[in-house]
Amino acid sequence: MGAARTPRDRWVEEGLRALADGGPDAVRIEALAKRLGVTKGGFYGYFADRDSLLEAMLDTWERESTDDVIEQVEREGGDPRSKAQRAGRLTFSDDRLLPIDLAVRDWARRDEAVAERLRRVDNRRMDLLREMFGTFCSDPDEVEARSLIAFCVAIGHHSLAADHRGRTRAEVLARAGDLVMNRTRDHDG
Amino acid sequence: MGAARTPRDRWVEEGLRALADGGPDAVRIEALAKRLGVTKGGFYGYFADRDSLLEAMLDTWERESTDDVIEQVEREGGDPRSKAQRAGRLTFSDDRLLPIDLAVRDWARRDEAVAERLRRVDNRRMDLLREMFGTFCSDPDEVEARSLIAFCVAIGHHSLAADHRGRTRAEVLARAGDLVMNRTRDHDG
DNA sequence: CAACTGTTATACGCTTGCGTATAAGACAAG
DNA sequence: CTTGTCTTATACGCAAGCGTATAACAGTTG
Repeated sequence: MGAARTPRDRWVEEGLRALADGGPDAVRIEALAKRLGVTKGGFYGYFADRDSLLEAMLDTWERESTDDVIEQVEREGGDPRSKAQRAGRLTFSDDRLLPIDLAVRDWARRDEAVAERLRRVDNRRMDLLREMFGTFCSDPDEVEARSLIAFCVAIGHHSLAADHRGRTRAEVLARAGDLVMNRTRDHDG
Repeated sequence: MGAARTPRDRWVEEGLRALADGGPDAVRIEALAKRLGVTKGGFYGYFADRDSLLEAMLDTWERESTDDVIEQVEREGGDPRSKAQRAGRLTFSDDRLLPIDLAVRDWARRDEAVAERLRRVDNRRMDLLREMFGTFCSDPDEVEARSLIAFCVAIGHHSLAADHRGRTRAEVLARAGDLVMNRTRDHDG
């Protein structure tokens, strides 16, 4: 039995890198093979065709973005606030997962099956945010609104190109985080 | 002098539609020609090559997204709040401009020249938000944070796939708008 | 070492898309 | 109606990229 120099997982991994760098159109089999130092010869032993690789990539991304992150967060425990913050860091501050996430988000606008996967992932992430805001906010409508704001800032600031008049993005984000996290005395004071 | 059935602007317009639908990779000259009911024969009379069309598309988008919108907003006048809201509607509720905006935003992550254009556009939009929040918020750091939040929600909610437990997206957005617009008594009360 | 099995390289046909060259067509001017 | 000019159609060469077929290769097993 000949040993596989380039197992199935490496094609998926390199495919995800290409997706992050250039979107789904950049996932080209011959280009991946070149980066892996082989030809496309072995590819079709693992995958029926290019679409089959894209499916496998999405499977991997969905698992890493939900089960893997949530398992890690639950294992370390803590209050809802630190759990949500840790989950956010694991996905949106990760050099590997963040660019994939942004690419999938754009992809989902053009592919209904991808949109459905993203919906599952985002719903699980929103649950963490709802739990967190629920600890200090009694109005469920406001919990939902704050969760939406937090999520939109977390993903949206990466596609916002504006400057901040001498401030760094991190500084403005920190202040924005304070605003979203603090209870407003209008509703709960 | 033969009359042009397919003037330069129509190529740009159809290119922007393709960009909105499928990203920059979907802007294919022969595909545009097919949609315009001609062949690519006339294309190279207006543009040196494909990149030249992409440049022209970005020129048009940048002008329509800034000068055209701001001119229209200033012409109708009003207080900063209604001006910012009108500008937001003109760009982010426009069936034509919104998908182009989202596509350009993704494109900018991979092309530095596009990122530079987007930076110019976003800076002008942020100026409108700063002006608005400045009318009822004295702390410039907080003005910046609220402007960031408002912008991120405006663009980010389009790529958020989550549901809202019986609420519509519009309802949650309305409540989020209230939260961002209302002064917090912590700082100004 | 010999045979077997799974992996990879190479070569092929096919399609799509870019950019060019050239011919055909349309319209205005004279 | 003829000429000239601008626009469009058609045909070509070229390069990528997909999927297939076949041959070479490398371990494993006996």
